[in-house]
Amino acid sequence: MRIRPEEVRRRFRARGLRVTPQRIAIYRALAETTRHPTADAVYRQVKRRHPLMSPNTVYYTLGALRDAGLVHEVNYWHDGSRFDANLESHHHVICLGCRTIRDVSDHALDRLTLPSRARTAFDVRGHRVVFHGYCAACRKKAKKADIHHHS
Amino acid sequence: MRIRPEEVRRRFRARGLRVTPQRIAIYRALAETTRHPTADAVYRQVKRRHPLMSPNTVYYTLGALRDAGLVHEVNYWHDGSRFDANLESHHHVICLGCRTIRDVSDHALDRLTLPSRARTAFDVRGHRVVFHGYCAACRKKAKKADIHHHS
DNA sequence: GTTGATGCAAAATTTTTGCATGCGC
DNA sequence: GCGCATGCAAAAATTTTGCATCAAC
Repeated sequence: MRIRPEEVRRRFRARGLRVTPQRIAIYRALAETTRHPTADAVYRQVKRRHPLMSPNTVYYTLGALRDAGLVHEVNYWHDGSRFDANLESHHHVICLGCRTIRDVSDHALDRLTLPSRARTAFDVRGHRVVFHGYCAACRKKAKKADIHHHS
Repeated sequence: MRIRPEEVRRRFRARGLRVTPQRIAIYRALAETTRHPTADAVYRQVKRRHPLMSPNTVYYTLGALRDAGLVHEVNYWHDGSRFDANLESHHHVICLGCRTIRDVSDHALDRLTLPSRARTAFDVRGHRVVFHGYCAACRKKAKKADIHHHS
């Protein structure tokens, strides 16, 4: 989906983000695809029109956009592949603060199905639900930091 | 949860995997935690008892265990962080063959909640469902390869 | 004995850090 | 003008590849 630079500018302003040509290019590249690209893929895409763009800027900017809530990081566990020997159907709760993953077992969650249209084209072997938010420890930590900021 | 070497041996045999002390150690390290460790974390853990263990072996073995279906890879997108500018609630279908991610929108999937016990301790900000399986193209490809193998 | 697993080393890949310059505000 | 963003470079971290040796079957 095309998106006009003016609209990007508006969204940046709404979040208090500084507007630069590089950032507009990066955001547009992301907004105009549904392919959930890696940072590196965004870099390669943007570089075609902005040959001087550095990877550094892309990584830095994607982090800034994420922190501002303007884009989502699809896989929170960007620190490498993670493995699990538990083959029982189960789901995950991940804390966005400390990145800890906890298991959740729930039969209702096990019974989800794809909407029927998609189901015929795709051979579904399983699914997993990931809840994200903040654990008690991280909430407490954030509250403490908040108090300090206001004092 | 402790797991006896004999049990590991049995599971390996059932899948036609060669049994070695290193593999037993790697599998046990994974079976005895619910922390969903990275390959590197498994390496560091196992190295404590097997100082000669090489990272290579851990990566190779985890891949072999995964291919044999004995362990799961929690995040399929181990090629780096992936980003998405679409902030509307949506879910994902990922093909284990070509790793393509497609979006799915479905109100029933949007309404899931954590089991109530977990919900009180955790401040849930959202959730996402990921279906995994094989797309039509990859199924066709696999079938073709299969025919060739049998000829 | 054959085949595949292991360990060492080196390379490739991805991401982060340091720092001088420049641009948005 | 101030402060953050940018680009270049180098470093760090993670994962893969090559290869000789060794162990499992």
